[in-house]
Amino acid sequence: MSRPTLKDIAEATGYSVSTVSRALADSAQISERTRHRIHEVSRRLGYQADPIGSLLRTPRPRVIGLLCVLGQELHVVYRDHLLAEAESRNLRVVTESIGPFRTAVDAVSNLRQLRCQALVVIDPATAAGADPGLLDGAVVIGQERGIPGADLVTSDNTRGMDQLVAHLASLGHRRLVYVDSVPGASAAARLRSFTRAADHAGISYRVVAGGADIDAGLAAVAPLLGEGGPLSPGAADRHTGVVCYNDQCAQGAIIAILRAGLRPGTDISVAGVDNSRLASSSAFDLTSIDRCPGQVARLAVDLAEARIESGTSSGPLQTLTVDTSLVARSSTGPAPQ
Amino acid sequence: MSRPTLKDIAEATGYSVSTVSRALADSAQISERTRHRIHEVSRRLGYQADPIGSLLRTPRPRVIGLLCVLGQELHVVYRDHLLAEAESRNLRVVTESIGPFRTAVDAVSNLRQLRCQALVVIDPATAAGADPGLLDGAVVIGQERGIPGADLVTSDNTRGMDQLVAHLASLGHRRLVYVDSVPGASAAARLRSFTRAADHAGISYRVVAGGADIDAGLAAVAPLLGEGGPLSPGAADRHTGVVCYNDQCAQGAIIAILRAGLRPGTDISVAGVDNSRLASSSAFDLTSIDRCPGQVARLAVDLAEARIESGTSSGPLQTLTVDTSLVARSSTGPAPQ
DNA sequence: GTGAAAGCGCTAACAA
DNA sequence: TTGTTAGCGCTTTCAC
Repeated sequence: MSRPTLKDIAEATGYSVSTVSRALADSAQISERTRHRIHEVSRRLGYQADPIGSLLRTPRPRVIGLLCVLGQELHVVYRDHLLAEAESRNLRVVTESIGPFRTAVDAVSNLRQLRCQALVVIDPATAAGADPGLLDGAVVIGQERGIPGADLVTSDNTRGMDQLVAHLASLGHRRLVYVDSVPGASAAARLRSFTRAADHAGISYRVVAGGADIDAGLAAVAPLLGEGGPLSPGAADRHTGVVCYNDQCAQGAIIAILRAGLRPGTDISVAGVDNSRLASSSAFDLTSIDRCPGQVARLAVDLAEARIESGTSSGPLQTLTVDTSLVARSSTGPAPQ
Repeated sequence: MSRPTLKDIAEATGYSVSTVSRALADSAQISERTRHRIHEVSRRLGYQADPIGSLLRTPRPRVIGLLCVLGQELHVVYRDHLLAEAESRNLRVVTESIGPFRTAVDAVSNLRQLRCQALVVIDPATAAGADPGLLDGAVVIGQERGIPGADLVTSDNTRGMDQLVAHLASLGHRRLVYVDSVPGASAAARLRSFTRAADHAGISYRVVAGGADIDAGLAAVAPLLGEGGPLSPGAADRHTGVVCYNDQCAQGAIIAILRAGLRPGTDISVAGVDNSRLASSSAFDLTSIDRCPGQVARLAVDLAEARIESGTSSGPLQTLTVDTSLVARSSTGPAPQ
């Protein structure tokens, strides 16, 4: 036989289909005995509810749509956590990824079609250009409020940056370079946290334009390493550390430093943000700021669930904040004399 | 109003629901006029078939399940292509990703639950340990036949490796190091292609144990760079190039070379396999072998579609092969004297 | 060519 | 506490 249905269980137990349905949903109005018996038979037959059937019937099914960019490692990490968290609360997640063959508009329309009652969007910069209103009522992860009509779960860089700057200061660094990203809410927020922390710690710094990928980091740092550049060992105002917008940018910085014949962590310290997989590789062993994706995911599911239960569009917009924290590795070390 | 249904179109046109359904499915038994009229109204109302409804009713819905590891960049690339290809043939794809919170068994059971009529598995090494028989009747991408009961779409490394070795030979390289991966079908196949090509070109080589990630590449190559090592410039039997199992491994090799104070592409040439995103970054600019994921995806969808149409389990197992090809970049250059 | 009706697997309003 | 009935949106007989 193919997969057993409610009907099969009903026949096996002698109860009606609806009773079986209620029993398996742990409805309060079913007697303990029946409930037990039905559960048992269901287990014995290997019953698994067919989501298609219930989706079709349920007015507000517990389905969260996730819009992300699977090409970005951090998004995949968030997704893993989101799925685990959602599953533990009996919520489904359906994922759409923006990519070379999929626009944000297509993705969202697909999600709506699949009856998603709430929408979680990771880092909507990619999607923002599209339709204003496209992401209304969504739960946004990862930025300052870029989407006016959406809830927000954001990382507060303050704590992580404070820890990072304190860490560098305690290692004797007095002058740092900050590699910024392209203009945007996210870049502005991180830069602000950095300058605040540096000012506070009495560290002087220099901000240079960079970007969010490895090439940008390379291009930003390479010129600073040349004769007389602020990162060159012989410079009068020698800067001994580089803090980057994110890990990928920091990887570019490390490559630049290596190419210049210098040693990251010894001649120049480098740090990033995101605590990505490559950061923990021994090849880079990059000091980074962790954004606690597990916690972020949990809060995002909280908000999404609330929206599902309250009928998606109502209620005042919320902003939840998750603290970041430093993960120190060997890419940062004592400042050279 | 919420999304229009067949019923809405039926009422708007005066036809019955069944006629509308048939017309939109371009059934032959509907008159040209009606068909046109119904299509037009449907467009005007912005009708989109609800997949849940049709899924529920259709005995063998055109749904492909995809099992992959979204944490791996190449898998995401394959997935993008698979989705595009499937969509163009009116096939749905539902993705499950093996990850920290999801085992292969769970993933497959989820896919079956969603009525997938065919299963595409990318690089099943991760899933293989599970159940023998779990992946019976699947279409496997990317290895030698690891799964006995499955169709296979594989990359033939021959052409790419031949091109790579010829490329290196023409640059004057006579002795190469090959960094192998952990034992397995995939590693064996690539090594074989390499040795064949090298033997053929009269290139001598040395094989060292490595792995599939950046740390493995670093760990494998670093020791060879020391005083008297085969990659050190002063060695009597100096090896001037490194061919790696994949791009990530090659990145580790490049880091090792940079750390040793040497220049990739000048002092030592490095090449990888996969033509990943990082390979094309200016930071690595890595010569690599492209596996034509678009073409692989197309063939995989071909096989999956055939399985759907023929009732999933019948027919002899097929193996389709896609040629690889060289992408030369600056990580390979003339052999030093 | 078209319509009426049944039913995919499930849930929920209403009865009992 | 349980059963009956209706119906989610769709496809597919079976009639006409």
